[in-house]
Amino acid sequence: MENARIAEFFSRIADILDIQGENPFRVRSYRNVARIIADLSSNLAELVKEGGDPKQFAGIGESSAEKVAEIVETGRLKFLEELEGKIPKGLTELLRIEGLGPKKVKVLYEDLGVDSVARLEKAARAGKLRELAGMGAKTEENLLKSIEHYRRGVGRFKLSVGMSYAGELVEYLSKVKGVKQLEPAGSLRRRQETVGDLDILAICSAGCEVMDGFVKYDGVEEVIAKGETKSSVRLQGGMQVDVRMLEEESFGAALHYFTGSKAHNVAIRGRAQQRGLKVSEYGVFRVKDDERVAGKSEEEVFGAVGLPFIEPELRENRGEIEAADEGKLPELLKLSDIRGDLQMHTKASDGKDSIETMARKAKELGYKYVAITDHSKAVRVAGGMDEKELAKHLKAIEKANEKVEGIEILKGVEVDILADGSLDLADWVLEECDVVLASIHSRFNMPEEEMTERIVKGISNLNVDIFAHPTGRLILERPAYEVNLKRVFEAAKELGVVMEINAYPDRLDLNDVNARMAKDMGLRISIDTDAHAATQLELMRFGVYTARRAWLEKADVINSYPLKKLLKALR
DNA sequence: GCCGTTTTCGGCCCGACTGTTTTCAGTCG
Repeated sequence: MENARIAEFFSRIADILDIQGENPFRVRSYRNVARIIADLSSNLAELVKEGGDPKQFAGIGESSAEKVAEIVETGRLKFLEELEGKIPKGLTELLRIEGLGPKKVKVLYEDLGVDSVARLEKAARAGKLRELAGMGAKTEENLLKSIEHYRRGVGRFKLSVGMSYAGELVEYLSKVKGVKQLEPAGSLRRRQETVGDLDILAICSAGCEVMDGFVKYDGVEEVIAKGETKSSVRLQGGMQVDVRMLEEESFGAALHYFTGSKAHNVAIRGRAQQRGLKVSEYGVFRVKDDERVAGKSEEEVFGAVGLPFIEPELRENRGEIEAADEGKLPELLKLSDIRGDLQMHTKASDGKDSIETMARKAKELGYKYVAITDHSKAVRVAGGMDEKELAKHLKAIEKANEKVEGIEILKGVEVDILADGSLDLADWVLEECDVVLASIHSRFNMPEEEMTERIVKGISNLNVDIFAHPTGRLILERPAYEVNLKRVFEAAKELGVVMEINAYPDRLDLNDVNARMAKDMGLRISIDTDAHAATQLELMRFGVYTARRAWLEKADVINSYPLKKLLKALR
């Protein structure tokens, strides 16, 4: 069972208890457990089956450990089923509506019988909500807007999309009177694979008009809030943006605070508390006399709680604070460490550019080598090649390699693993290649067991060097296929097969959590763009972001190696 | 519900903005 599915049980408990008005700390505790489980870099169900104890993870106690055991064993949880019997099903869905929290949901249900989004809309349109304590006409209006937003299903955006929105907005705001410095924070700065909204920090001089300028931005569809130091808008397309104005002396504290994650911040604050300190977005203060001890830079803030600087990509409370405390933070991979790209396509299959164009662009990026890896015949829509065509193509690669100076062009292929686990091309032609990537492009919806067998069989072919986009997911579009990754990793470790982080922004596959599990199991990683045009070679940075979120260092990533060492790392 | 170089009980992160109030509760991040 996936960690996400186990986590879901705890989230649902938290939602229901929240609406029932249960002790907020108990509710938080359940939410905390859900998050911890979802973030684990190993499979919890397997760990439990092997006799492991969930209590080893801080935040999971006796009660939750028992619940995990029941879920793993039976696939159900009595406690949750009892809770669900007490309130209508639609009630927890109401919590997803912006502006509605547990207190209002409870009142709406008890006083008006509202138990679904549809009924909420009806009640709001009929002007019934204003009869309730603490609600008025404005509340009705706002909730109707929120319902519309919710129905449109606009929630999260790919990181690449968020970065382009942020870039344009920063460009615009930098021209507003009095704006001295702008810094996007939030999940964007942590390079999370999707972002829900944008947080932009602004340092201003006196008489700054940043808030007025912001709400007048061309792309603004709706102003949600406008204050002196904080405003929120929704852009056309649905993305919410918050801008905060702050003083230079609290910039570091604010940057840290608004970069999050929330879980990281809570942990840092707890740590501060033990030291008699209080952390807010304005700085770090001594509790006894309110004396400010840090705030100008993030280094200062971390220093005040006895820690070295922690890179934004690590701030998920997934062990980074403990590692920092023990001086064991990883030295994260940098984009400038990358010396080559091992997956790209040319006109020979579904790419737009020639071998030579791809190689020259790679050279421009400072790379020492690339692998040309077009599709095999099973991927018909992409113009995949059969053995004869590939053999000819490999000759063309050799020629290009002679022609383009200063970069090594490796002969490669991305060969399909067919439904029965065999490879789409015969061994004789695979043996001619320097780099063979194996991957899956068909029959995604197999049962887990079958898919796992298929993959293990596929990568067992001695010609396979790298398993490409290992889970097949497309962010926000298509879920990963069912596969027991742990078993795939164990087999790959045994066989010496490298796992890929596909850097294409729609894929980022492996993701951060899985890549970290691969590292922990002793596997090595190749970060490849999967470029289908020369300009897409620049997408490497997204793969590096994911690698950094997975705690990867230079030694973990084979395409940071010099050519000779790389060739040794391949089979 | 979780946790413990003050603790097995009594705490648990902190502040801005809104809408409804007339001093504040609810929500959000």
